[in-house]
Amino acid sequence: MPTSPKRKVYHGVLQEIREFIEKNNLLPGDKLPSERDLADTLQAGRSSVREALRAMELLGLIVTKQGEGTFLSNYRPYQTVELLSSFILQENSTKNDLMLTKKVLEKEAAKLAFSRINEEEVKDLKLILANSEWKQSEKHVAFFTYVFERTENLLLVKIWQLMEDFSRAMINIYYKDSFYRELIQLYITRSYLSIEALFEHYTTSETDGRK
Amino acid sequence: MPTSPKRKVYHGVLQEIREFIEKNNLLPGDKLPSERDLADTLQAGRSSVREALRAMELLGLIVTKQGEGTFLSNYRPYQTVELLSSFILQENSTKNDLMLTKKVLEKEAAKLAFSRINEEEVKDLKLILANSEWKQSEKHVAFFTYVFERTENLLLVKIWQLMEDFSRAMINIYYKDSFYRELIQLYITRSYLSIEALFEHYTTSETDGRK
DNA sequence: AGTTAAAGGTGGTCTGACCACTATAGAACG
DNA sequence: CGTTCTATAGTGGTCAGACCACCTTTAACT
Repeated sequence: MPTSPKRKVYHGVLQEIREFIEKNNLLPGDKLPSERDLADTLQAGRSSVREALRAMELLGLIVTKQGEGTFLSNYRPYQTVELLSSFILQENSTKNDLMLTKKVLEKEAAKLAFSRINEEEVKDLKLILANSEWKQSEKHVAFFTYVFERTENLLLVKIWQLMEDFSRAMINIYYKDSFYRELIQLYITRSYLSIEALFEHYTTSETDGRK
Repeated sequence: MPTSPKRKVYHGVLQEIREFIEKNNLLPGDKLPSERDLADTLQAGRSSVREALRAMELLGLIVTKQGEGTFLSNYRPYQTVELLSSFILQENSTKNDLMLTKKVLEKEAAKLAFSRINEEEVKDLKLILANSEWKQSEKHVAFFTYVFERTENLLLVKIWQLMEDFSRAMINIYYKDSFYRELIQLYITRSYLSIEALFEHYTTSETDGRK
């Protein structure tokens, strides 16, 4: 029996839209034809067109505004990463994996922020720690949220936030109080190389396989 | 005027499916409820359910077989990558975020694998490098896939794979040939502390993503 | 018991019908 | 003339129902 490919309609629609964008040289912000137009032009049902568009929207390739239309968007993988990560996180993470991965990200963020953080911002970090209104776990989140923002790496921020959200559902993870103070101290004394050691010192536990 | 969030139905369906998977502890290969069942259970139209499923399919999270059903898949985002690569506008900021995040993960994996890797496995790494059938970029993937498996941290593996797939859609990233050799050497000589320096040395300034 | 045909379940697709929202043309007003 | 308001048309959002193609299961037949 000849196994014809038999691609689904929405795949074809996807391809057509792609070609349309290329042919008309559409740029982010430009408007796509309406769903009804596309369905008519491509000789497909509107529902099939929508399946393709919805998938594109979920990936962040387009944005839709009710009553206005569908617009090409400036693609960034962050949205996709966020979506996929949410599945990855729920499906296979053990507590240990999660804690260790989170630690790794926090450590690297601390190092990346090193060269980008100034005295004024170090003061902000101190203020976070001094805020007695917050619980320890809240301080941890606020502290590292600030640090991660300094890395100027939106992708890193997104991944960490997801893991933070997820881990909070299972357990509150934070370091000893002195840890944060010492990290600030390293920022002040410009001791980049000690950051790695600081993390190792405060987190060597059963989760870390290294000997 | 109260601006209600007004999330679209297919977003809700997506979340419900995610929760269903978690609650029932579904594993790759397991069957999801039929589209009609889902529509009925979630009180949504079948077309809305399909929009969510189609998006998941495009992401490679599920596979659908006509006449049989919808099944949870072992996440392999190749299809996504292929699709996205034709839409992606290569933004430098995005690329930099990706490359840096990937590097961080690879470095930490290399360190985590340190204590878990034995002589036999070091030999395997050498074999990967020696395989002349592969392109450099393929060697990179094979090499680090092996390293990541040694970390015994499934979450780390998944996140790295995600980064790897995305970066591959934009640009092939790998290190100089000598980098891999030197890393192996560090495994042999048990020089844990030099791993960090090795990565810093080979990845300072611009990243080399040559073909 | 083995084979075959019918029935039911599932995804794939289309159509038509509403709804909610937005932009716009044209009427009404000052 | 210009402004404001309003009816209308266009757009995405959603649903229900109807087929089709395909697969599995069941039942009937030999």
